[in-house]
Parts: sequence; structure tokens; C-alpha cells
Amino acid sequence: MRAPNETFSYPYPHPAVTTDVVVFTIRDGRLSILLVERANPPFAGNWALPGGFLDIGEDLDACAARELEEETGISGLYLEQLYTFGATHRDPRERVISVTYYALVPLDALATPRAASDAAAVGWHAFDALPPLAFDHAEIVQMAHRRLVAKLDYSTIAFGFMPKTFTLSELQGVYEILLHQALDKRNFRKRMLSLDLVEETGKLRRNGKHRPAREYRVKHPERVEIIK
Amino acid sequence: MRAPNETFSYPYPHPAVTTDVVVFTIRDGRLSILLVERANPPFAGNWALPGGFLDIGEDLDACAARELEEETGISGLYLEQLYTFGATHRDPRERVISVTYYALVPLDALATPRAASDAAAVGWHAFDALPPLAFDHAEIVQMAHRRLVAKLDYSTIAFGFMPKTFTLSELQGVYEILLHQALDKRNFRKRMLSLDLVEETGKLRRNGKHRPAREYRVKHPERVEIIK
DNA sequence: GTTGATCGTGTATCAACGACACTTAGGTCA
DNA sequence: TGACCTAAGTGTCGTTGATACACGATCAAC
Repeated sequence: MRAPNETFSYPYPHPAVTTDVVVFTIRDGRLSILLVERANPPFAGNWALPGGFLDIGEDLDACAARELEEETGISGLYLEQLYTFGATHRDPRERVISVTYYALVPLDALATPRAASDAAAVGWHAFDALPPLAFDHAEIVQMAHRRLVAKLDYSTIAFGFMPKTFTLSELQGVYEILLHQALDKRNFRKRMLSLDLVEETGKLRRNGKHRPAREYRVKHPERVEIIK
Repeated sequence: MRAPNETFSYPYPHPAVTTDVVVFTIRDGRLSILLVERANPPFAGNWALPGGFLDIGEDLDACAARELEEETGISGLYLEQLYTFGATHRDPRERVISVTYYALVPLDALATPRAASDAAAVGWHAFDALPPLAFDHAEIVQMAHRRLVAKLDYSTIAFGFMPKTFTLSELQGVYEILLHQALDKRNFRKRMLSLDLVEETGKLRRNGKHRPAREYRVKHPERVEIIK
């Protein structure tokens, strides 16, 4: 496609542009994020966010989706732009501007990532027990987490973690994990139902040796994320 | 500094990176933004946001501040990152990624901008009567406005428009302009004073042939922007 | 000293939120 | 088959925050 020794020249120096994605999910009751183990320098052997260099004819959103798919096999997520990081020495190779995104994966989506391209391994890591991360990715993860928690208050972002159908107890569990605190069952249900965002499927879900729970679904899955 | 015909080469194509800044103020009772008239193609003669190309050794925030100062003479503002725009054909010359910022100027700051560098003219334009803008700058302005209005609800961002001292009526006026609606005087004062963010200077301000108003100042000017 | 203009103040009602405990339904097992 | 275990599901009351609303006080101008 491209001559081996071809180069691209500009009258002024240009930085490289990358995208990086923070993918959240909840696994085994813990908030977790998706990391790839770097196969190549710099930071070979370290864990990092999935991401990579922007193709010159590609939109930023498309780049984030493509790199995520290439490195982890996960696709079809709704990616929201988070922040752009551009400190001068954040990458030892050259000047790199990183446009970062975040996304949520439902609990059930059997998102078993597979390593590919320049990643040695891929895996979910509990947010409160992350390994050391390459580049400034720890900072990116922190910002994504702050954004996620802030959005719980004024948006329906938590539904991003829910499978197609779920029980109110499961939904409450997601909030409790994200907020790090127990919630009152009656108040939680009152608030959720008054928002008029979920509806009963009519089915019951049997989860153990006790009374079965009513199953719910989101009423307007397309416009989750609306501000309350 | 640089040899005239020097070029910078990379094994892969690199986009250019720019910063653009949306500066808000309130003039004559109208929300206004700062625009520069472009002296050079593309879009020569059109109005655009102040901004320009990132220097290779410069942080993004510094670039935004520098370009703003160079093109308008305004400096010392607190710039907050807004969003990064990178659609493939947003600049006809080459692929350009723009990291955008926004900032607020107090009403009194005699911010008389002066044209410089590659700007033919500089001026304030009422937000509800903007001229056609170059590139995708209209979209950037819309996003900045949405962010500004959203932040009114849960932050102290409105103080960014206030001079060192002000009256509660002036502060109320700012809110009314931004929110596009009249507010009840008693309720507004109750809420503002209960936040414990302003204090009386002890002075009175005479503004006309009527009872003078008490003068206030922000209590902790350094940490304006805190979430309520 | 009357007029005009803005400043500054209090109360009553309603809605939203938080605290709080028991009954119901199904599964399990003796 | 009935006793028991476990999570599901439900209502009230008090507190707090938001909204609606009207008039006297103060200064300048005449």
C-alpha cells in the first residue's frame, strides 16, 4: 500500500495523534476496566489502555472504535469523548496528543476480549486494584472514573451497565458499587420508578431459593444518557 | 531560527493540531463571544475563533493561551478544555485536529481586544447574532454555550463574569441573561447568600438616582467553579 | 417635600428526599 | 408437608429545599 521508505513531510513539525479508550464494566461485583498488555516498547510488558494512532483519513470516533476492536475484539459500544491529553513528554518517542474516550459494557455481554495486533494480552482489571499503567494512562483512568460517578447524579448512565432485562435489585447493586455505599431499597425503587424509564417485562426471574424478582427493561434504550 | 526550506518528515502521515478558544463575556446586557476576522485563506475575511497551530514543544493549555494572547491581546484567563473536534474535512488545507477551550471575561475587565498576527480585526459579537463562522466554529460555539448553561446549575461558573465587586442585582442580571428568564429577587438572594460564597465589602454602590446597593465580593476567588 | 427608581426583606405552600420495618413468595430440607 | 431460610416487595412521616408572592426603605432630582 505504501512504499517501504516513503515518508510524509511538512513545513512545520506535527505531533502524532492517538485515541485511547477506558472501557468500564462490572465483574464479580467490582468496577473493572479493560487493559491490554503492551507487546512492544515503550512500556513493553506494561498494561495500558486500548488505543493507537489515528489514520489520516479517519474520524476520531472511528479511530477509537477501530483500535478498540483491533486490540480487544470488542465492538459496537457507544464511545463518548472524555478529554484530550497532550503533555509534552507523555510519550518518550515523539510528541503525542491523545484524544480519550470512555464506554460501558453491560454485565452480561460475554465480552471476552481477545488479544490481537500489538497487544500481548488483554484483560479486565478491578478498578481498585489496577496494575501500574503505561504513559499517563493512570491519569486518564482517574478522569474517566470521576466523569462516570458525576454522571450517575444527573444522567441515566448506569443503564449502560445493564443487560437487556434486569431486576431492580440488580440495578440497585450497580449503583451501590459505583457509589461505594448501601442504598435504601424502598427509596431507590421509588426514585427509579418515578423516572418512568423502565417497565416490567411481565416475567419473573428466579435467582435462588427465595421469592423471584420482577424483570424490567429500559423503556427507550436509544436515548439512555438523557439528563434528568 | 529554522532553515527556510527545512521540512519535518515522519514514516506515517500526521495531522496538524490546533487549539481554538471560545471567550464569553456579557456586554450591554447580551452574552457575547470574541471573534477574529481572518486575514488569510482559507476563509479569509470570515470571522473565526481565536486559535492556531500547536508548537511542537508546547502544552495544549499553553498553546490556547498563547494564541489567544497573540491574536487578541487578552491574557490571564482561566481556560477550560471543552472538546476535541477532528472531522476529516473540517479544514480544506490538511487534516487538522482542534482541541477547543472556553473562558469567561468579567464584565468590567476593559478587555478591548487588539488585532494582531494573522487577524485582520478582533471584536465582540452578540451570541444571538453571530456572523457566519469559518470552519466548524459555529458547532464549537454551540457546544461551548451548552456547556456554559449546563454548568450554571451545578457550579459557580457565573462568578467568572463578575468583576471584583458587584451587587446582587448585577449578579442576578447575569443569571437572567444566561438563563433567558426573569428570576424572583427574594428567592435569588436567599439562594445566593445561603451558598456562603459571597460576602459584603461594607461599601455601598450608588448607581443612579435611587437607593444605593450593597457591594459584595466572592469569598474564595481561587476556587470558583466548585460543584455545589 | 413630593416623585421616581431601585434596594432589600418574610411567610406560607408544596414537592422532593431520607429514615425506617414488616409481610410475601418461592426454595430447601427435615 | 410443614417449618424455615432468603431475597422481593411495599407505605408513612418528618425534614428540607424550592416556589410564589407585596411592600416599606433609601437616595436623587425637581
